[in-house]
Amino acid sequence: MNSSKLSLDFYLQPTLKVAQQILGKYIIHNVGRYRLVGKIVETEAYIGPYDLASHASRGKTQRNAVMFEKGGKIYVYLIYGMYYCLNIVTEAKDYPAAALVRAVEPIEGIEPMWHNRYGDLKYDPENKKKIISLTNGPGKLCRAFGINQSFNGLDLGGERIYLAGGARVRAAEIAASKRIGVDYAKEYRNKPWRFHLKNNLFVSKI
DNA sequence: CAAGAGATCATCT
DNA sequence: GATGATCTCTTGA
Repeated sequence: MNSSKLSLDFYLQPTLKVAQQILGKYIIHNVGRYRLVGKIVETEAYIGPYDLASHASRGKTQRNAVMFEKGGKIYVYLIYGMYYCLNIVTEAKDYPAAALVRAVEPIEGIEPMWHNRYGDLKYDPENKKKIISLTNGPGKLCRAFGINQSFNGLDLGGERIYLAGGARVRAAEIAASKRIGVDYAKEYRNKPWRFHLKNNLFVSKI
């Protein structure tokens, strides 16, 4: 795989573009003596101060402050008291926007991911159902990658966690659809701001 | 397979 | 005091 780190300028582009172009890219988390790598296969865009689905729609708060930073950081928050969600902050400083990473395909470090998700359950690479369930959802992938609140605000230009990859995915390989779980967002709930790789087994929902 | 309920708590009002 | 960018388990067809 091409493991050159993405330039920080990449994240300053419009969120819809970033959300689509990080599909197929690799997210790399260096932890101890090994690294966890996943290919991003599903994302959602949360864009600006008026997007009613976005945490930023009611202004800057302690929780969402990172969304207002210059693109190229990660925004991590706790949802439903139990799960973390990972976002890639986009666009210019003071314009709150981010791409939620909803699903990845495990590439490297699958066994540690298994233990992060399933505890002491014996690793079974033949159990396709459980392998797919490792990272086919925003809360699941954070658990598999060991991502928690302490990652909030980390810079993707650093060595601990970053995105890498080469070839751009062709538009014909990308499907757009409504975002998941934002029925409260009035006229914004039907925006086609969710993107996923067609025919990928690790997408959370078809 | 689909639908529904419960878990669980930091954050915001 | 209410809620949520989710997940797992159970029930029932």
